[in-house]
Amino acid sequence: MTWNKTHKKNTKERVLQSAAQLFTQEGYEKISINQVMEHAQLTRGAFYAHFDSKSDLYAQAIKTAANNAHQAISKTTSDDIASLANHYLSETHRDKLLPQSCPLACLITDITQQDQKVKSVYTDVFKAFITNIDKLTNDQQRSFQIATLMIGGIALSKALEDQKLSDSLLSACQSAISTLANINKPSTDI
Amino acid sequence: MTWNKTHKKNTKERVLQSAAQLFTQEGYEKISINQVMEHAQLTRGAFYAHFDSKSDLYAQAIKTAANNAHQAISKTTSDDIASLANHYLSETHRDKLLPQSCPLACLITDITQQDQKVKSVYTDVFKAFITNIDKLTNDQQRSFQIATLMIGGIALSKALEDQKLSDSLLSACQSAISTLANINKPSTDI
DNA sequence: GTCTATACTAAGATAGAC
DNA sequence: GTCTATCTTAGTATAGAC
Repeated sequence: MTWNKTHKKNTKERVLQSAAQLFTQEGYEKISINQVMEHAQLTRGAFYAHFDSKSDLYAQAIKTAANNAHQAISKTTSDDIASLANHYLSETHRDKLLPQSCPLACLITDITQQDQKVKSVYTDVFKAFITNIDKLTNDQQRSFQIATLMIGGIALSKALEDQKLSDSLLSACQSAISTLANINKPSTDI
Repeated sequence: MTWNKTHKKNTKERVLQSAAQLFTQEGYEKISINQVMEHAQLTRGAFYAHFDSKSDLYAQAIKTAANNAHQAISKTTSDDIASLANHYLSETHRDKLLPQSCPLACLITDITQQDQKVKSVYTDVFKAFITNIDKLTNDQQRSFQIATLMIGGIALSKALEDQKLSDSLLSACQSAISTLANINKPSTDI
């Protein structure tokens, strides 16, 4: 790859990292192209050399954010479902202190209002999320249930103002996941 | 009450109903004051006779939307938790076909980005939601778990583009709620 | 590829007539 | 209390220099 191409790719990656972080924290509408570019230490005008539109950036940024979140949680957790859920449903994750929060949780509602392309990326990210849980449960229905408790639990806990309430919710979700994971599957074995 | 006061109250109520519906369907940023007023068959200028700001309207509209949703589901469901969950986690609710969708689900992410007052209303609505479930479960932790599966389930199912996937998710959540509701509580009885 | 400058649009909020 | 008209801000997107 020529120097120019490498340079362009690096710049684009920097913009994507900025966008991933800002969008997951603040949502699509609250963040302007200007903010993203400034965060990446560029000016507004340079934006359209890399992306077609704000929406285009959003779609790509969601993928980036998902990769970041996946890598972050992969490092800390072992290979059982309870441990995964406990790390995901943590107060740190709720309080935005993690540099890389999960876009599935932070952007649930946002997505409903976006165009097809964005929805499609979100759906793909969710499928990948389910696939990972499936490896631990070997039961797709359980995986859906656990995923909903994880994603919904963090999303709700972020929205609630009452911290005690929010804490109780997080721990209730952790407990539900343990419970569900330990129930024997209905006799689908052959 | 004088005619003027009654008239004003009616007008405000009409605006609130419009706002409740539009905001729950499209979110805070996607809906302008203009759209709300036009939907209520008024003009923009009349807005500030009733509300301090768009954010003020939003806070009050969430309460209105919650009342509507509560009344709607109260009519259709009986007094057991599985029936409630099945009505809530329905394809109709997901597909926006209900005139009155649940703001807790439709606006989860939206809320995180709003001011204190809005968050506070959302938290109150959530508490009322939990209280209602509590009447059926008599177990607060179970209620949190079930609420998360309901709210998170609808929110996720709305965001997913793949209908088959979304259908499976809804039914998985219904099933999880039945399972959790039927497990004997840990020995907290005296 | 990145910059500065600018066109264009939308929306929140206010003023003043009726 | 509701209207029309207007102010102001902010943000997407484009044009053109380097």
